[in-house]
Amino acid sequence: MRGQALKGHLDLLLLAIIADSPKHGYAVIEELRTRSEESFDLPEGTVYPALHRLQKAGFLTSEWSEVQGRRRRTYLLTKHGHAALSEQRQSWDEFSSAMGRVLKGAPWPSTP
Amino acid sequence: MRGQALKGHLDLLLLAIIADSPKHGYAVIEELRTRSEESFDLPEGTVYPALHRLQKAGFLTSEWSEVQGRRRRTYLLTKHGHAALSEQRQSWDEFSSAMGRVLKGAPWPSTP
DNA sequence: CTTGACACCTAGCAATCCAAGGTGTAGGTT
DNA sequence: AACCTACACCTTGGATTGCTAGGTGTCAAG
Repeated sequence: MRGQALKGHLDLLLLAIIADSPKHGYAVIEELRTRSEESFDLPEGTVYPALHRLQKAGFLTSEWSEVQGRRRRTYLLTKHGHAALSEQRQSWDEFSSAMGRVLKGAPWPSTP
Repeated sequence: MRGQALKGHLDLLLLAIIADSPKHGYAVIEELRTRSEESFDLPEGTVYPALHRLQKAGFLTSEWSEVQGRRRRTYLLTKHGHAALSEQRQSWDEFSSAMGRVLKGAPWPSTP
């Protein structure tokens, strides 16, 4: 249940999943759905272009293979991809903790 | 240090800050900077249009005033604004914990 | 032979953030 | 007098992004 609104952090998700083990697009979508416990149920039109973008940026490479008559494009991280991953992990941590600080509320108008 | 990339969650931040106490745009920017400990240093071109958007959506109302020769537009939450805030808080929680689950890594490939 | 899961793709829209410009006041410095 | 900085508001236009909506094709089950 739920779907949209993972604004801007998609790259991090994709890099993290593929870093754990190389995967093809369709499998990435499934993994994202199961790991997030159904929170992230991304349409193909979101994921495929994003993978292309990441490859074009030099973070992923891909290999074509054929499994039971279906062609697959399997992605894996480059060295730059690993660097980008740890960088984006870090900036996610900073971002989410900053969100936490803001959402917690003003400290001083109610301080006695 | 740092600035860009708070993708999509700006509305929540603005609603949360104004909910705590009504503020004008410039003050919102300052509050955002201090609460986040410099993580969020948003340009006016980001914040002002967002406030207009939120008002147009019925989440905020505004009042003009003049303080020492400077005109201010002070925003405060409507009933819908409060509803939107708690809704968006909730979906942020869900979002960030889903991010956490995904980033934590696959549970089964290393399970003995 | 149709449906559904698997597996890939693209074009084009809508939204969002931001850079870059603009206006004007008040208070200080030179 | 001229200038700068902080305060305080605004808009236009570009780039990026996520998704809708379409398309292709295979294989297995009904």
